[in-house]
Amino acid sequence: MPRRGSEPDGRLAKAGRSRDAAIAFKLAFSSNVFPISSGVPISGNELRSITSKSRPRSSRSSRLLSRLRVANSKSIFFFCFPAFLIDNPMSSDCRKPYPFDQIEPKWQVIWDERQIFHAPNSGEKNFDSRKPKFYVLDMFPYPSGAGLHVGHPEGYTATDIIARYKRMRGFNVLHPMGWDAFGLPAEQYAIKSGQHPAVTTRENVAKFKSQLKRIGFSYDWQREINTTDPGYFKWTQWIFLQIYNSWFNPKTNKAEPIKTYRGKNPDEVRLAYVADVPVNWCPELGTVLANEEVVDGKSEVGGFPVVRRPMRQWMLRITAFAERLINELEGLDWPEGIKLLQRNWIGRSEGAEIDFKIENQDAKIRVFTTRPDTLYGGTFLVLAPEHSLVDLIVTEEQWPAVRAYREKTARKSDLERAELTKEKTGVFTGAYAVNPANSKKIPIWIADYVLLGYGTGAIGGVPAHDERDLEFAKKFDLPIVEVVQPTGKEPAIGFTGEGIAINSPIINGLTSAQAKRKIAAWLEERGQGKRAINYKLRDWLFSRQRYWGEPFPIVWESEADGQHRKHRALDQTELPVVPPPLEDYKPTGTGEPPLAKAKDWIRYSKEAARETNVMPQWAGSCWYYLRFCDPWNDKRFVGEKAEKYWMGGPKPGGVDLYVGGTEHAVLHLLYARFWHKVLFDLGYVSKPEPFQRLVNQGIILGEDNQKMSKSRGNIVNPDDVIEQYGADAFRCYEMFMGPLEQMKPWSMRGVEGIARFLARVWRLMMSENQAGKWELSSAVQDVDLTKAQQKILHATIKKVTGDIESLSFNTAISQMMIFVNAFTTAESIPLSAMQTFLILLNPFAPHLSSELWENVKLPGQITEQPWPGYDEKFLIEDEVEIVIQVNGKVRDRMNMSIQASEEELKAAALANPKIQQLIAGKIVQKTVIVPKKLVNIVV
RNA sequence: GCCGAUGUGGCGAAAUGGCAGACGCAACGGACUUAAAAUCCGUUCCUGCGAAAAGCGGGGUAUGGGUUCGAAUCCCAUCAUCGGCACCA
Repeated sequence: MPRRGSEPDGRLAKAGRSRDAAIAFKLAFSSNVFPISSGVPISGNELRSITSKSRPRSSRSSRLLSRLRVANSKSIFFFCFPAFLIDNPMSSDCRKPYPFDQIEPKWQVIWDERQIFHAPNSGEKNFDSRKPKFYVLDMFPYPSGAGLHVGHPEGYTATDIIARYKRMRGFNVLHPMGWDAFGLPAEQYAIKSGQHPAVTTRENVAKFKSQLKRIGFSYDWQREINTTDPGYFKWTQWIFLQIYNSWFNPKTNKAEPIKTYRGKNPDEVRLAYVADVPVNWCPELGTVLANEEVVDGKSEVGGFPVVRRPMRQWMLRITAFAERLINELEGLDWPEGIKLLQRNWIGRSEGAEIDFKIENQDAKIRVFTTRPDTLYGGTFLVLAPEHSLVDLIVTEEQWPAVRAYREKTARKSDLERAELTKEKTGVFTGAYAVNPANSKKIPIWIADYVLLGYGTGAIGGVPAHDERDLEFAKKFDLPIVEVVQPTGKEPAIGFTGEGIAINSPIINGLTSAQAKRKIAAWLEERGQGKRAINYKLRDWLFSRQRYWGEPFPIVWESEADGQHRKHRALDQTELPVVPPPLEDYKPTGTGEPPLAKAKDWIRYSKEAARETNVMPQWAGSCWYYLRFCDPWNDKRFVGEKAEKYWMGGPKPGGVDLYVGGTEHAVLHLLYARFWHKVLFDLGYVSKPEPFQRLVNQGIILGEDNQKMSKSRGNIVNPDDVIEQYGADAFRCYEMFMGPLEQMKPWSMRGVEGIARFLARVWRLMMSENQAGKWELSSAVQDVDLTKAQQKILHATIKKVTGDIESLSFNTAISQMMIFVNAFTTAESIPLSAMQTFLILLNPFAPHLSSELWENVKLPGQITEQPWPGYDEKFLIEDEVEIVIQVNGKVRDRMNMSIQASEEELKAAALANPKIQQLIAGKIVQKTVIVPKKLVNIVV
């Protein structure tokens, strides 16, 4: 069945008449409750379930319902032919509020053919260097098989309004779209069907693209990119090489080429390195999962158990940039909440590292603490069970217990380990350490509440002033020593706040802050410790045992001993490294990536084999905003000039507005910032940050106020909405629902309301003649505006302009409704006012406003018009209504001249008979006068 | 447990120190129509006095306090919902 708009020709003519029949056909076939071939009559209930997306009483579906009944009773073969072949005799009553089904495809074709939203780069034809640039970007989607849902176009509509608005304001606007197309679903599908992921991806992209085009977005499609395109991932691999070939120089606080490193082994400091790290291994799926793919200790897909297991993995040294990633948030116009989320994720904490001597051993145990001032209260040490020193220090008699505990811990998942919040567990190692502050002998334990991955993997237990240590000490009967005196009345034991140091000879009487500084200096002098900063952020696990991702541009070469292999980067001329074709995408089950099955591909040379891991899905999205600046470049990941222009400007971030969901608040946005900083340090890009202004759109819930999901059956498909109400109504409704950043439920009735508004705009200028054809209304005339019309027009210009700037699209639409309501009753419709109004409406409803612009035979294209300005003088009235309050309560109002002085206002208010009645016999204590607004009389 | 956001009619919301509920939905009434749809007009927070209408009054923005001439808006506490983090030393 041909979808409307899917064929280049003839779609305008065909679309209208058979539409309802087509809907009926589609509904009937899409529903399993309707046995078409058998011709069994259907019940009203079944019909209602077919059409239950809109309530049965809504006009369109009830008409549909009656049509279905008629068809069903009269001739069952109505459903046996493709509906578009049937010339439905009843289609004459198929009245749309306005002919959006003809207007919208028409303008989409015009925009496409004339390429009017193409933004030329400097040096190209039509590039106007006098205009300022504006880069407005959406988070590009993963083109899933399910197609677009109504959540996607929410942010996309917002950015489209901004893009269209900014063009009219005289900016060169970069507004591109692309596909984040590497990823698990296409690969899973390949495993099931044997269909190559590239094929699935191509199909899904085509579907997404046609859906987006149908909404009328003004993307520059010439700049479309796809992360799975070799012409794109060649440069993803190239950037990886830059990272691999760099190190972080702590002296300059920058990434530098590895050749500037003076140490012996550069492999120790590269920003991309190989390490054995514990990963989320899912035996059932036969693959490693990213942290975000693990929910409550189980795989997000399938709910299979996930275990921690050490594996050899590629890592990126993002932790080197932790400090800058925190500090440089400052200059960005991001929601404070998102900045906070990133800061918390990075988790910087200041403190000290302290060395504890082990009794009868040479080794020392280094612990990290944020409270060095509590050192005197340290009555035991705890090591993470996996800590490497455990083997060394554990005593003979404690060995069996320690080994058993370690085994038990290893078997636990992270979830189980965290679950045991109530009962602390642990085992004494038999060894003792010496507290450097008071030289006391303290026992060394191991416990799973100490994590190997944070700090040094060891802590000094200060039970008096740390909840966890207190719990542990109570359970195992360890001594508790108070060393901080609270300033309030609370008991000292269990007090974790700042107070006054006690029982601590060196720092007694000092505040916690002073004590921290003094004890750190004291330790430093004696070589027993130093100030230190720690981060929760870990290095980025960058390899995946999957097929559908970017292969690493790395080979492993045999060493002289024939045993060990050493990684080496490929030369940039050898890019792209394209994944081999595979028959079988299935995971091997051993943790070896599927690429290992491509034996020929792996063999790079006699001595060297290719890396078989692939990059995670984040890789492609880490730099796509850069590629959009210059997507055709085959010499460089982005041309220098193009990058400078589109990513330039006075602020630290390049993209002027970036809109997307909060789900990427941490990972994508952090990873992209990290890559950008590396490229910046190496001199490849001109700004330290990728995204200047960030806005998160809120989630759209189903009509039942629940999250949209297949299982709940409350998913709204944009195609269905556009089919019924048109793309302009869809766009406007998405914006009218409420504030962009807020979570809000969908309502089909609401869409209807917006469709009515757009139809009123249409009928304001168009009327239907005898023959049922739309023609320009005779009411539209070249007449002067009344004073009231002048005022409302300028108020509308002001409000819509301001609201677009602040992304308050819902109230902008409200104001346009007020405008239309006011003009609906007018006898003649002033052309000049409508001309201005159409420009204001254009970013929201581009098809409708373009068509009306053309119908009124206004000069040029609406998209080329300059944005209107407003004149404050039309907004000011001679008289204003002044509210009179008595003790803050409104008692009356009066009209006063705009020029009335405070004294005049006061006198008029006091003279008001109603007010006089109310204040009779009372003494006026005070009057508050707000010019042009109110008078408040206090008695 | 910690951090953050939010809380206003039957519903989506507006107002960010000055007339609470703009605009839209829904409901009800009216006009047009043979009828329906569509369209247009009107009404709709709660409550007291009045037979009713007009009119006059009281209360109301999660709850309880506070600041202010004046609070949905600012401050404190509590509750609820949503999101993030979660033994991070």
